[in-house]
Amino acid sequence: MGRRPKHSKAEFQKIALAAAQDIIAEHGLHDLNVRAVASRMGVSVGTIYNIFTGIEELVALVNGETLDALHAALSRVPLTGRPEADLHAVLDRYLAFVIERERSWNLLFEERLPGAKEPPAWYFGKIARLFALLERVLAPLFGPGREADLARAVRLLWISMHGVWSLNARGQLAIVTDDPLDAVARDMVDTYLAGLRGRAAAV
Amino acid sequence: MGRRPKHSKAEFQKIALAAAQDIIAEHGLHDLNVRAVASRMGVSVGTIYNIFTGIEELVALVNGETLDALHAALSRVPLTGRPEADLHAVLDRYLAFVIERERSWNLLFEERLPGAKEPPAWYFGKIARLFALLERVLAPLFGPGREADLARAVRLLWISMHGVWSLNARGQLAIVTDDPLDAVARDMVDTYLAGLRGRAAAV
DNA sequence: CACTATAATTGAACATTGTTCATTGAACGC
DNA sequence: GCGTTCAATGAACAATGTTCAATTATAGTG
Repeated sequence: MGRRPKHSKAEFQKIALAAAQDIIAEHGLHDLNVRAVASRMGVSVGTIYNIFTGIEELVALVNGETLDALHAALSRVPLTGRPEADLHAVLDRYLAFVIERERSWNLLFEERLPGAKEPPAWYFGKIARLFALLERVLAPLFGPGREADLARAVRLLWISMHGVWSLNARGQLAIVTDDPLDAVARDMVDTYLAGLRGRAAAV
Repeated sequence: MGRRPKHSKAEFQKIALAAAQDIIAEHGLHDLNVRAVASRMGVSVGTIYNIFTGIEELVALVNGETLDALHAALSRVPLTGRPEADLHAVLDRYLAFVIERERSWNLLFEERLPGAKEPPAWYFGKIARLFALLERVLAPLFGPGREADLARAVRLLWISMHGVWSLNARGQLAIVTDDPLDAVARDMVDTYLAGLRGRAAAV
């Protein structure tokens, strides 16, 4: 047989992931690129392409960790069963997370390459887990047999918040409003909750 | 004195703008770059930098035209004074616009360069004009003396819709929901309207 | 131990962007 | 004509992602 790899592919990916996180923490998203990661790992650029199909895959892994960390943070929020209170509590934790890990959070909203490929399947799973968490919070607003409405409502909320995050990530939130990030987010959640109540009552 | 320019700067910018629009229409956003624009104009890349400070400025001009066209389209919607009906009518026109001019519309949500500079002042003006239009639609929901609430409500709506557009622009809307663009947009507007009614009633 | 086959690793090179700037040459005043 | 000026040029640079022939370290073999 041939030359043995120093590390398995999975080990190497972990090392690369750590290197990427370090770069983001120390220098920001701007300096996250193939050469920087390779150099910090002490390997050549070619090795990165031995481990990953391309930079997108590494970015996806970093984003995966971010989604995991978010899910973990939100999971720790104690729920009372009252949707309004719970959603506000979750939002507060959410906001703290976004502010605390601003850089890696914003990586979620960066498009690194023009040829946008679909993220890997496990990526959807992590997002689905966040949806599930929100569904648990909002479930009391929806009676049994209305799971489809619940699912749609959660996704609407997610999309709205995506608007907030993505504008904020590009520093464009200030173009639209003078309110700070947290005020906008809270306002949005409040309007949204009022809307759910209203539409639920109407149905 | 010295050599006379063939076209004034403003004329040149118009020509460049037309070239950019042609490229977008024929080949898509992906192929919009300095060399393509220069080549289509029959000038060298250097000339582009004589006219613009960089590609961002040209992109901003294209986006300016898009915002103008959107405003013109929405202005043509006849208003009845009933916020729900009017907002739905505006949304329909909005959706038609987004679908019809998909490519240039999506340029609004592309970040071309890492060093994100603030857009020029006139850009804000065009967005403000759209806000004003929406404020006119929603004004009846807010009594006099509640202009601040009205302004904030319009901006919330805008940010929510931004979430829809920006996910859609990156082909990521399907990751979040199975519903098509127009269904999501309509659903969002409905929830939002219900929320406004609810919060207005509460205040 | 020497040798070879094998496969991981390398890094120079390519492609594609945006951007700069010394050079060129056309048009104007004299 | 002629020199001056300055728009126009395009080669060159920088920074990315990506490829792949060459290298090299290791495992197996005699």
